[in-house]
Amino acid sequence: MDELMAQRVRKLEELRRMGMDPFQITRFDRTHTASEVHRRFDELEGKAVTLAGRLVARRGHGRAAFLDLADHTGRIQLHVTEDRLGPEAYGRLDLVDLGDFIGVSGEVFRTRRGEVSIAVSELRILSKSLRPLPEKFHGLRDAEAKHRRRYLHLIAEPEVRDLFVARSRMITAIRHLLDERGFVEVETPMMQAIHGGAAARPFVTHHNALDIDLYLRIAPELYLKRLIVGGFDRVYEINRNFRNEGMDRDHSPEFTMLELYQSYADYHQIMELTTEIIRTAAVAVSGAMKARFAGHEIDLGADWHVRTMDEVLREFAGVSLADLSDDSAAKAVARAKEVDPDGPVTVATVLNKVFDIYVQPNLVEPTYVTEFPVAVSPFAKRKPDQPELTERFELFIAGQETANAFSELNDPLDQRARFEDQARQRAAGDEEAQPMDEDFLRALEHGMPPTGGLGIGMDRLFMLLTGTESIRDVILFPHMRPRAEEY
RNA sequence: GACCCGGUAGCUCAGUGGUAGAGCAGCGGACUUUUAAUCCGUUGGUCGGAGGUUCAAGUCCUCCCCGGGUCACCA
Repeated sequence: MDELMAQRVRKLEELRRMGMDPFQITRFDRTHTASEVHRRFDELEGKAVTLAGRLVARRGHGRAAFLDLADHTGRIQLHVTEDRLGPEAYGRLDLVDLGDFIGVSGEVFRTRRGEVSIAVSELRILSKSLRPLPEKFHGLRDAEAKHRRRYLHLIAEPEVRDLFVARSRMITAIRHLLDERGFVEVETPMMQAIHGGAAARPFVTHHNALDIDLYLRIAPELYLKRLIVGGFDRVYEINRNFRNEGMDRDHSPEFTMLELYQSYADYHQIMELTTEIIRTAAVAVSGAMKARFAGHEIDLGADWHVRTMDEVLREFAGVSLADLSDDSAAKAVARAKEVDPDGPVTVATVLNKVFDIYVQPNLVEPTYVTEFPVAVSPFAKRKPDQPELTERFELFIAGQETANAFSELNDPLDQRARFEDQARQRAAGDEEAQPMDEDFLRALEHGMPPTGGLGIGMDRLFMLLTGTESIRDVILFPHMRPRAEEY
């Protein structure tokens, strides 16, 4: 390693001696990109173009050579000859290494073998690469290296960059859709004194000036609803949530969430909006209303199913909500279905477990599951005719939970009772039960209009739309345990 | 957290107890239409770390570190 770097440093020093220090260059004006030259060859043939990029391959032939230049759009072949550059400039190519950034000017032509190329008349080294790049043919195979050194992964596999561009396009398309619908994008606290809005353990940090502990948010929900109280009609936020849980193929400690709240809308209207958001996202990603995941190909253009929690429980688990009337009934169900919730055995934990194991994997075509019990829905409004159930849905596609929404509970007295119930579950050992939030209750006490709310995990949605099996592959810099050599 | 698999040259990988290897990259040389260019020569290694067994350890044993997978936990 030291030797390979030392060789390159020597070449850099040689360039500096000749007054051609590549690191002094601040600007280089390009006329075209690599893909433009390919696409518009017919009109560019014989014309002069100027491009810049990274040198990624070299095939020498004595007094001539072929170089491959890669920019953000693709690759283009360069043809350099001693005749055209002159012996001095041609000799200087010895100081250029694979990985260096170069700028070239020359005429567009096509080689005998049909390769669109540039006959280089001028070449400048724009920046030097002091470390060797991964091998050209096999690229970077080591999954650890791909995630730890994403810059190398991106160099070795340009398709990876395309994937992240698609992710960006997806989120932009969702923003446009929501902006068109009168939603206002807002930013609410990432650091919160009380963490609420979801069931998860938080990260804790410390504010020195205030000398208080703060939690990284597990959800923005309770702040976004305060904005509805304050008079915003429709708000959304697309940003990071943090959850201090295990990491695996579909859990990252920080992940990107869309949450939106729409005044005077119920969960049926939110359902329609959800379908629209996901179809819009799909088109932005692939140009088609398609999702693929875990071997499933899903047509998002077909009708989506709507089924109640009770229906799907009966069909796939042979259990009805009536069988889960209280905690002792839940214990019996847990025994009968051989599920073993970690921690306390309650209606909430048994229902979650039975659903996860027996029901969820069967929900392959887009399916809205509605009417969740109050016990698992601390912020959802009750159904007027069945007060033990809520106006809530979750959307499942390819067995993956894709969205969660409800008519928001705006009755402050009921909300206080739900918090108190959560406090009891917390006391019973459920670390993820909601902590009481007096200020949020106070906001509701001032009055919140009827409101529909929605959450969609952006990472998982993107995985679903692209068939990506690991969340680490849709996050540019996934968290990893630091290695000593990185300090 | 448990179990399984992996960690050898810059990169991709061989090497199951007896002198650490190959391809690519690099370096030197030949070559003015190649594209995984070709041909000749050649440099490069704390074999993830620490102990142990053995005359001898990349290889066997123990512990540890890092990653991947499965399960558990979790939206």
